[in-house]
Formats: sequence, C-alpha cells, structure tokens
Amino acid sequence: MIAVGMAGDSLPRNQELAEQFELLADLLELDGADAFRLSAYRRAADRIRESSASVARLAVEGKATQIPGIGGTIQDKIAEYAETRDLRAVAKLRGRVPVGLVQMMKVPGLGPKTARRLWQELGIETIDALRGAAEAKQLRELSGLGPKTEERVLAALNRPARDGSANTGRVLLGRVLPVLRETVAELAEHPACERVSEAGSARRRIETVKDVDLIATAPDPPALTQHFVSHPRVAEVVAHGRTKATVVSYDGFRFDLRVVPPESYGNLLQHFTGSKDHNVALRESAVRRGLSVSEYGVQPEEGELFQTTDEEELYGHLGYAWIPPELRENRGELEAARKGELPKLVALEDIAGDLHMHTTWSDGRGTLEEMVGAARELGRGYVAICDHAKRLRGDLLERQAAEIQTVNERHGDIEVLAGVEVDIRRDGSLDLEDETLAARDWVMASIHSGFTEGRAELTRRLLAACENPHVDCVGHPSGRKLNRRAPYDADWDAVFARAAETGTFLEINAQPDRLDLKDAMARAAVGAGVKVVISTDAHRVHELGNLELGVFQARRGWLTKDDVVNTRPWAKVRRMLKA
DNA sequence: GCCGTTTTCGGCCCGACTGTTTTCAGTCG
Repeated sequence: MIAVGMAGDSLPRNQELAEQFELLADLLELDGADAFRLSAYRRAADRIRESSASVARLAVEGKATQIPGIGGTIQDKIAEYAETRDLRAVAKLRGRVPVGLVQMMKVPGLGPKTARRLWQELGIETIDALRGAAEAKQLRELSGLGPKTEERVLAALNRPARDGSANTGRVLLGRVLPVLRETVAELAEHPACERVSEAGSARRRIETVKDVDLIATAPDPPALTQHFVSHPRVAEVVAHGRTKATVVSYDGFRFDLRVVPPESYGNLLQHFTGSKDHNVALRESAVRRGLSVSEYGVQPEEGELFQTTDEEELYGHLGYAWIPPELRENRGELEAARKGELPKLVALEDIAGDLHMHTTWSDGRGTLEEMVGAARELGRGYVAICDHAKRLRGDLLERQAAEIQTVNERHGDIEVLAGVEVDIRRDGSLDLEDETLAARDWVMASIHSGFTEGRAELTRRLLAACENPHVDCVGHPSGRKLNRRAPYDADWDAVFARAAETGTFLEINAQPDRLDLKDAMARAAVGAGVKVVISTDAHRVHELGNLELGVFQARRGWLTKDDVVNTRPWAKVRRMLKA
C-alpha cells in the first residue's frame, strides 16, 4: 500500500517551484549576475515544470539531483522553499532591485539591461511608470533609446490585457495542422518551388503553437515569397523580403516562410525545426568535438564547411541517428541517438481500433450507425461505444447495447464493442454498479466534476478507479483543457504505480484541447509500467480523425507500438484486460 | 550553477536583427 497524499499536501507544486526559480533568474539578471548562472536557473525551472514527479519531494529526499540540470545548490534551494515557502536568495535580491523591473524587462524590445538603466537613470520602477514615461516621450532621454522604442513599448503595453490562462496567444495544433498542410501542398505546386517543408514547433507536433514555420528552396526565391504573400488567405503582410516573408492569415495564424539555398537545406531544416534547447545541446556537444554548428553548416576547426541537402545526413555527420522531430526537446534524445538507442515510435498506421467515442445515445452528435460507418472508412478494425452512463438511465443502457449488437452484425469488417464511460464520483465510487459494468466489453472511467478538490482527494479517486476490477482504462486522466484548465493536482507517481499494479490502462485522449495524458506524463506512466490507450473521445464523425493528434502526443512521450494497447487487434486487447 | 568521449576546473551555441549607432550593445529565436 502506497501512502497517499498527506505528505504531498504540504509540498509546493512543480509549477510554483519553477516560477520561483524563474523569478530568481530574472532578479539575478537585473542585478547583472553571470549569464551562465541565470541560464542554469532557467534550465532547472524548465526541468521542474515538466517533471511528472513532485520535485519538492525528490529534493527533500535528496534525489532531485538525478534530474539533469539540477545540482546540489538548486536542490538545497528547492528543499528550502518546500520548508519555508521562501527563498533567501530572492528576498535578498528584492532588497536590491525593484521587483517591478521583472515585468518591465519582459516588454518586447526591452531587456534586463535596458530595464535596469530605466530604473537607475530615470527612476522608473513599474510598468505604469514606464507607460507614463513613454507617453511623455521621456524614454528617448536615454542614450540608445529613441522614438521607435517608445512606440514599441506603448504598443506592447496597450495591447488588450491577457487574462492569464484563457488567452496565451498559442493556437491548438489541431487547428493549425490542416492549414499548415494545405499551405505546404499549395507552395509545393508552385512552379517557383523546388522543396518545401514544415519546420518549427508544428513540425515537432507540440500541442499548441505560436506561429507556423515553413522553409523552401526555389530557383527564383522572390517569385515564391511573392506568391506566398498574395495568397487569398493572407490578411496582413508583416514582412516581405526576397527570401523571407511573414504573414498573418484571416484566422489569426502567423506564418513564416524562408527560402533557403538548396545546398544547405538539410542544415536549415534542422535549425528551424528546433527546439532551441535541442539545438543548444547539439551545438555544445559538437563544440567539445571541435565542430561549430550553425544553420549554414558544420565548421571544423580546420577544413571545409559541411553543408547538406539532407537532414538525416547532417545528424549522421555529427554522429547521431536521425531524430524524429517530436523528440527534439533535449530530453535525452541526443544521447539515445548517439548510442543508436532511439525508440521506434508508435505511428498512426499502427493503431488498430478506437476505444472511446460517443453517439446520440448520450451527448454525441453522430448516430451509432454514422460513427461506426465513418470509423470503418478510416480503417479502424474495432470501436468501443462509450456513451456516458449517467445519460443512460433505466433500460436505455440495455436498449443501446441491443442496437450495438445489431450494428455489429451488420458490419462484418469492423467490430463494434459495447463500452461505457462512467464517472468517478467524489467518493471514488462509479456511477454504475459492478454487475452492469461486468456486462460491458470495455469500461472507461473518468473524472468530470470536482476538479479543484485537494491533491489527496483527487489521488484517492484515481486510485479507487484503478482498483475497480471492471475499469479497463481511466479516461483523460489529468483533466486538463489546453489554454483553459491546468491538470489536477494529484500524486501521479502513486497513480501510475497503482495503474501498473492493477493492469489499468491510462488514456491519451486525442481531443485537440485535451491531449491528456500529455507527452511527459505518458512517458512517466510507461516508465512506471503502465500501458496506454490512444483514443479520440469523438462526439461527431469528423472528430474520429483526431486520432493522429493523440499519436503525436504519444510520440513526444517516446512511446512505442508495444506501449500502446490499441495497436493490437481486439482479440489480443481482450486478453490483456483484468480477469 | 551545472557538468565531463579532451576537463572535478574552466568552460558554457550561434547568428540575425533592431535601433541607434559611426562600430555597437542589446535583444531575439
């Protein structure tokens, strides 16, 4: 029996810890500290944020130094914060630098150096004072600052206020991807275009993206950028040069096209795919071997610049296997690629069936027949109909099961399973009795209410669901909604351990705004011995195509075909269910 | 502050752009 909750309730969450170290780095930067110290704190903040385990607990136990980027000093500070909810280092710096400068330095166009000078030379300590001074045209009194800077500052400060969680300026991958693919296809058709590819965070299949990057080669670059900016989709041309153009489409997406020399297409595609952290680590490692890597090529200390048209050749030249873009986040992929130990990632083609969808029997918009027909056309070998139990009171559940059987018999080439989605109630019980659950082919259990309960309660509910002998899979386990709602606070290590022990699967829900479990959590779950199900939770026919978004998230979490339950035919999946 | 396929000390990615400059620092990705 794993102790749950109690100890954890008194520890700070990873997000809170990460914010403390970011604040510390900002204040140190304003104070003019060594740049490498700052980046060490910022790197640590990133690692803390993306950890699925409680880093505070690890630090208290002296095990946080196992996380790359966290050494003894930072571990001690984490433990200090866990105990006192304060960092002496931060308190000391607050006495030396006005904390308002932290916001000021984040205004686009300003930075720490400028914020510090604004304070020391003009006495500006807050965002409001900064706005006032910009309006009064006083910023230009500082050497190096002029009217342009005043305009930029005012433009940034007068932009509509962002309400924290709701509008992060990031767009769901699921919305961007169709437009991105269409754009690539359109550019590829243009006579001035030789090669064109997605790049940037969208190519890495990050769940939300800020802008969309494209790179291309062309015998006549200006002809291609001209074509790009004159597309009917374009609402605004932000920049338009011979080889580079930035546009904003009517639906608000920002697109960046770069036309690059063909001989270094591989170098440039790698560079513009990122991530920044991946590239930094790649270059650091190359420097140790006497190679300077940039977007233009690989320069040895003596000898010729290495350029290549092919990204795989570039990785090969540097001693790595080609790394799938989804893994390029500096989370161990470089080491694995050097040793030839990269995982063979699960692919969309591996998925055999979809184990979570709704119909008009509950809150779905497609009828049972429509959903099954559409899934069949997409090549799914089986589907589980998981209407909400709470919408199927009385004899409705049995009547639905009868229709499922009829539809199943009608289609020989797709198996239609009588699933159900039950609620995990506040006390951890489910909203259907065990006998009823036992009669279904497949049971999803999910939390749909009481998200803000404490860590101990949410953990207990999730553990209780795992322990029910009829629950096959926990749906959207962390409850997050992208741009809207953070994941629940729960003891994920305990949940993963119990899921593994009991043979309960955890879902990667492929809804564009869920993608839950997210990449890092899925990786941790599989590391703990859990098997994962990728499913759409489709409520209408066209949502059945979202499956690939779940696959991308799984790939970002390093998952292989074997880690994903529904890469197997249903007959095999059934044998993996609890007895 | 972190870290080790040249290192437990001495390094720490690279280049473009911007606004303001007569040669560059700061910012950005």
